[in-house]
Amino acid sequence: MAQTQTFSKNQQIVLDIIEKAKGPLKAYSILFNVQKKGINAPQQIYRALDKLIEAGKIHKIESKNAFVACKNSNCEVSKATAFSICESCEIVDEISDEKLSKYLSKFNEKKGMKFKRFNLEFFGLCKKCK
Amino acid sequence: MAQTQTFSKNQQIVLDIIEKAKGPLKAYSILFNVQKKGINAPQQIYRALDKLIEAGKIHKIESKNAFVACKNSNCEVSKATAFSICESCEIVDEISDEKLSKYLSKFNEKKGMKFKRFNLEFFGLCKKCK
DNA sequence: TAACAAACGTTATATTATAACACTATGATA
DNA sequence: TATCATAGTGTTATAATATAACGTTTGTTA
Ligand SMILES: [Zn+2]
Ligand SMILES: [Zn+2]
Ligand SMILES: [Zn+2]
Ligand SMILES: [Zn+2]
Repeated sequence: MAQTQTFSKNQQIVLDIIEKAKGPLKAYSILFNVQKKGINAPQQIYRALDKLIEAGKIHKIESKNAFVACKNSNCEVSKATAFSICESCEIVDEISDEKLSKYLSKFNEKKGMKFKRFNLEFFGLCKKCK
Repeated sequence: MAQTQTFSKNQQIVLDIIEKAKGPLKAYSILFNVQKKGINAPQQIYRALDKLIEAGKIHKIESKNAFVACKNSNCEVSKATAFSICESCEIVDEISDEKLSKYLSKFNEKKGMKFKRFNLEFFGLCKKCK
């Protein structure tokens, strides 16, 4: 329900950088980019990243240890994420497909496990790299 | 098509350990477990892991940086993987659901990207932890 | 204002993964 | 058989990613 949320100074700095970026950013690359703003240590980045993920403003691309801004104004606090990743140019795009999202959210295993969250990563070649 | 493949000494050692394990194993935990067998360096582990993944015998759980044996005798060389992960006890199970697999393999984005591979990770609480 | 929670800054360290180089075994091929 | 390519090995070093722990500061709320 995309509620407006206010972030702290460091959180906002990190969010701004990720939102401006064209692609996924790695934690240490964010760090190097904000040292002029007085952020000096990985902890400060990782703490901000944690909060932003929790808030659904960014997502972690697990296969790349990198972070992207959420395209969907908050992704229900990151409970259902899907990405397409080009294996050549490494461009990442968040997939917003209502049907896919519903299908996966409803999916349940035989084993009696109730899922609260999923993350899906598709790999291939983008138009340009094909 | 699960073709029988022969592995080198180190590859076999690593595969054996992962197959015997009850849950996902981390690279360095594998390393500590095979030092008696003459494997001394991370490189040796990571090289074996790479080959085993390529062969579809094991999978990497990206959200945990850990490795599990393939349950489905080879997963078409790891092109379509899905896992359920308990957020409490961290147990991981490979999901073998023909319908899910077909659905995702057929899924294509609007953007004109053709997918070759996907990895899906579900999170929740298992029966025991519920 | 007192109390508490959240955020901050900092140093140190743990964990995960790769680079680089020299050596060995194997099998194909000319 | 010589030689060549390929895959695997062993080793040292280092890069990249992430967290622990501690004390201070700031912001909220009672
Ligand atoms: Zn999102
Ligand atoms: Zn591309
Ligand atoms: Zn498998
Ligand atoms: Zn559990």
